[in-house]
Amino acid sequence: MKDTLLTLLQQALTQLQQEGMLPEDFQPQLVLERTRDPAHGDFASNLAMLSAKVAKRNPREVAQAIVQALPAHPQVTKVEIAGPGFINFFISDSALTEVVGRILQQGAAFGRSDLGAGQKMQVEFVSANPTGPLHVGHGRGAAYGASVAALLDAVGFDIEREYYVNDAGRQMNILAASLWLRYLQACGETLVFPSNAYKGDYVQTYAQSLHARVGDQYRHASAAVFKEIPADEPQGGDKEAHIDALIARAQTLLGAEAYQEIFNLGLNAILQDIQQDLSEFRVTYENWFSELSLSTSGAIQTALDKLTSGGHTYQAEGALWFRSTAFGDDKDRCLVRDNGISTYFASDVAYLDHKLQRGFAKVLYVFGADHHGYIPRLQAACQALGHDLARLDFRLVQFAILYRGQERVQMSTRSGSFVTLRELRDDVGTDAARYYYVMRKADQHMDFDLELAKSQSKDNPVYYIQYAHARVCSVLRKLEASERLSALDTQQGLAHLTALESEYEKNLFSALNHYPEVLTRAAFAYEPHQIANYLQELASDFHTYYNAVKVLDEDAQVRNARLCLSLAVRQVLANGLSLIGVEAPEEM
RNA sequence: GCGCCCAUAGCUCAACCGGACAGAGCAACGGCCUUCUAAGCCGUGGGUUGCAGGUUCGAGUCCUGCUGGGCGCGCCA
Repeated sequence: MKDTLLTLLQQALTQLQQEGMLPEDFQPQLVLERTRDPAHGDFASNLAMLSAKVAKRNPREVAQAIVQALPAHPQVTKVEIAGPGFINFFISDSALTEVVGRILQQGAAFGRSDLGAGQKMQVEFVSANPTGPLHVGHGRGAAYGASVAALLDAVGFDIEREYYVNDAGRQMNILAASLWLRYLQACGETLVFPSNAYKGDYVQTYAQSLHARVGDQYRHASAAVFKEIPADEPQGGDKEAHIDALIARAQTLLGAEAYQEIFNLGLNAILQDIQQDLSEFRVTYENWFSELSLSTSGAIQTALDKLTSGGHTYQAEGALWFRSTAFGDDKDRCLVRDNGISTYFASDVAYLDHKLQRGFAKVLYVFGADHHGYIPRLQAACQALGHDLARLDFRLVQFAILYRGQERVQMSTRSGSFVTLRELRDDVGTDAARYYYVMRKADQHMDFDLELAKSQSKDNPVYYIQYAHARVCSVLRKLEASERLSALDTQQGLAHLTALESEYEKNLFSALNHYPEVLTRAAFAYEPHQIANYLQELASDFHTYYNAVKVLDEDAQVRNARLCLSLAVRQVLANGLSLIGVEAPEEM
């Protein structure tokens, strides 16, 4: 319908240009908007206002001319000029109601499209270090990334979801050392746990199960472990030096093989936990990409060679640098340290190169807001590697600031004081958590009061939407149980939709017509919150309708028409909810 | 100090490419269950869109400068 109207407008525009009212070279972007107010019709165009200046007439005069030049169309019942010069289009009832039949026929496919034309696209999100369980901060990125991926899939992109596993580097060694020290405690050794080690309970849990399995096999006397180790911070030393020395000591005492086993034990246990956690949160991935694999496969070296042969690196102070400032970054970035070890950023460059070589038309990074500083350097690397910058997209997810009532909850993985995603799910449920996370724009700061989410979970808007869905199911059950009312006759219902003329029903037809556009817009803007808002409005329209009008009317034609409309609403609610990972219950 | 993000009703937030009277929910107040689920509906009150300029037919939206908040600025990961 929208396309039809745009064509009509273009024809009118062309005619006015031929008549000389508008210059031949005037090519405004034709805009057709859904109106907010039904009094303004179904669609509105601002073409006359845009043209007023070049036409040297006032907007309403131009609008008059456009309307006169507009070809007639059977489904356009009225065209009005309103306000400062809007052209309002009124669409025929049959054009609005036919959507119901389309929805019932297409089912779960309604709203989906092939605008993405099957192009390969990657969405990388969460990618939290596997050094501990996911916390509520990761939850927002998980819910957002999964929803964006679902949206892009729905508009026809070939989506690959990926989690970048930071399984290399110092943090993982700190985890391994933490695990070993906890294991030693489980063996009965007495020691002071380092201030900079991972203190979470989960480390002790893994350590105890390790001890239960292997006994004292990896045990060393506490005195030997801490012999000549530099002092920890509480003792006036340097906590970083302290933990690094303990890592080195673990490697020496255990030997490479045993150290690796403990390292892998920690990594695998946590990774498995994260995978299960996300899966229960209805967040799944096609790929779990190992950072470690980049160095073992030689990808890092290859990427560095590419940068160097392109003339984008230089040696300074014994280290290898990337001249990212040549591409607008604040400062150049170190790739290989003076001790010969490549930096985390070198892995990032190799990973980026690897991604872009995998044939994705577009690669989307979903970052926590604290990573915004990475964008310029990754964009610099993208260009230096010879890739098209347009293939790279970034979205930042602001933190959810946690409160327990009035008190702000401080979050720190290292200290072990955080609210886990799992706790949140147990508290408020997956549906409410998924919905709550994406109902706000991702770049908007969000306050998340745990007490409120828990104590007032019944007031969570997600139930409002689910309830609308359940209500339709309930009406159907009622019909089936009825001995007096005839069974649903879809054909008859569809044939009498235009008999539904209340404001409530018109609002619903209109809302249902919007859905495909909302989905498209939300997908290309990476904004799942638009789906959440739309569903809230659709549910609201339905609840209003439900309270005002009896669906199970005595008149079979009216009843079947209303049932068809209700079924269409239910279908669209279910389609939208599935995009944001929320279930559509049949009863509540 | 430099950079990125943000500021809308008492609170949490919407507002499609710059459009019509800035909208919801919560909180407050008043109504609606012998009738398809009251996790619902209807009604009332609530605003100088942080401040000051600018761009234009038109600005919450774009530009500049301020104020206030978040985050980032390692040969850490």
